[in-house]
Amino acid sequence: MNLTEGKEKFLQSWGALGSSWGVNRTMAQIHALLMISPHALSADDVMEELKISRGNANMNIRALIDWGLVFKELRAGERKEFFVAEKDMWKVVKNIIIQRKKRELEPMIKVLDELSSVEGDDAETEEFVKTIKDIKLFSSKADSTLDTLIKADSNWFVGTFMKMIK
Amino acid sequence: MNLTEGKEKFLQSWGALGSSWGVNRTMAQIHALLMISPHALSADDVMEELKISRGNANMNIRALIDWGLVFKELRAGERKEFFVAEKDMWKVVKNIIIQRKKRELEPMIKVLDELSSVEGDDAETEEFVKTIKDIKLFSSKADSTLDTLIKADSNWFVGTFMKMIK
DNA sequence: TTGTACTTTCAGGAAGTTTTGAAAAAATCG
DNA sequence: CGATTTTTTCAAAACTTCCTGAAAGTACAA
Repeated sequence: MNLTEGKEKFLQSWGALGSSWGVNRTMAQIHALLMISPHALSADDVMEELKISRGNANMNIRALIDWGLVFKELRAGERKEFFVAEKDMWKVVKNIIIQRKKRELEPMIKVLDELSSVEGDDAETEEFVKTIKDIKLFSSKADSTLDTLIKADSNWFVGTFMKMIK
Repeated sequence: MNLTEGKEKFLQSWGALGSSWGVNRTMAQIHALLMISPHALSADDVMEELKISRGNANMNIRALIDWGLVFKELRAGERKEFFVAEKDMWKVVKNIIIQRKKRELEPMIKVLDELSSVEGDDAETEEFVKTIKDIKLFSSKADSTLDTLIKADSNWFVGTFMKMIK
């Protein structure tokens, strides 16, 4: 396989993977493109490589910056902005965990908290509250585990899990 | 808050959470409904509670059974089928990990393998292959870690992570 | 200040996904 | 075996999400 085919395949696969993770296809592809690029790319480069519009490129690059997965690179004497991807996979995953935890897990825990206070003494209410509390317990544990994971550095992570696996 | 409001809120929140996880809203809501129900429900019950069509209910229940998150319950003397959800959160998460690993991580590792064999000696190709190999290394580690997690039981999981957190 | 190079915004259209509902198939019963 | 109940299928409709491209906005240099 040559480089052009390889790049193409990687962009397609990474984009498809993104779709099943609540990330839109284009955003995942831009990230992929920047990851395999040896140097920073401008918005125009991204538009051309992925055959997408300026608006689309701009919005998704912005979103990637929000997630901490892509950075601006300003060059002296160049008005144009260039972009580079975070390439350390551990940092990529860590940022995704941080963002999704904040956007999804934490609000859910808050809702579960409110729901634990549902009143009533019939079987259905009891079952409901019991189930909610179970889910909340599990979610809170997951939450602290993720906090620990976030604080830990890559080597620690790999080391610990390698021991677990062996 | 009373039971009806609580149920409604839980169904909404769980459904919304599903959307950001590549699970469709209705599938997540059916799962939520069955989790908080003290007894098995029929397709008609699900249709009525969630105000959805027969076809929609049937397709999503089917998908949930595929994922191992819902089971059929047959009753002697009843022609109708009833459904119950897996309520042990650890098992729920474990099943989701198993399915997504199979559907997403494993195919991606296969693609990355193919991409490691891209040929060429310019800087761009080298960078490409290097990045792919990094991603593959990380993915393979994640893969084995998940295998370990799947084999482990709930207590072990909680125990180990609780130690990590302390 | 004005011209230029670039970035951001957003309404409307395109593409993709989910839902419906009716018809077909399957299962069960007398 | 019908008759009846329940489940499954699937084309079309409804809905949602994403993308385009043109216009507006911003920053900078001269």
